[in-house]
Amino acid sequence: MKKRKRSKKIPEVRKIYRILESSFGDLGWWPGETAFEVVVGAILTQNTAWSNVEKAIEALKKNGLLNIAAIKKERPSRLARIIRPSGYHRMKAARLKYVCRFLSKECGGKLARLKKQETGALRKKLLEVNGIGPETADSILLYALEKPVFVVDAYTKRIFSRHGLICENASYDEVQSFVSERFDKDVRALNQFHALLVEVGKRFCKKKRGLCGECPLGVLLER
DNA sequence: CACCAGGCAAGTA
DNA sequence: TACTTGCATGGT
Repeated sequence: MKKRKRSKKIPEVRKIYRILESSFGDLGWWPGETAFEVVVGAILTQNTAWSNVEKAIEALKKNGLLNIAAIKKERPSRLARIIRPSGYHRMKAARLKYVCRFLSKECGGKLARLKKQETGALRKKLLEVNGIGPETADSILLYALEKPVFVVDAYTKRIFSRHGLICENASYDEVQSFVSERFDKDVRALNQFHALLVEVGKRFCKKKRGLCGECPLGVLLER
């Protein structure tokens, strides 16, 4: 009696990925011309629509502030005013400064050098920075530093719990482990997967009501 | 008008 | 450990 019981079965997680991939195709996620721009976006998009983040990043560019040295030097109130469209602007201005200080200290502002660090150790350091929580840390690791990490967000939790794969009050780390153990450690696929989950979540898995007949996953019931 | 967005930190019990 | 609250703008 071997314990091979479900060896042929495709794990639900991969199945979800395939369905989403075939419905939405390649989303080419996280627009950003440089790794640093991705880091900035990761901070600015906290609990904020990406369309608002774009305005803030454009404003930073226009003012020559999309680099570490300039952000460190800029007056907090002016930095906040420039990123205002992204919401929580006073807080995020401070967070940008914390991140820049960290980057200077950790790698002299050279993100290519940061990439060489071991993922687990780096994640721990990122989490020590005020303003960087688990999702922001993982977004930076995956999208800016190209580390094979699965990023969990509110949609991910909602989708997996409504499909009965995790319990709805699972912690960040629990959700991440669940998926990581059932999915490829591949940067491109992980990038796509998070993007796909957000995309399908935006369309069919809102907070209050979830139903939409057109959802490719088909199972996003009303609660 | 209500509700939401690619969260996090700090405070309280 | 497990809640609660403040942070803020722009879109539907």
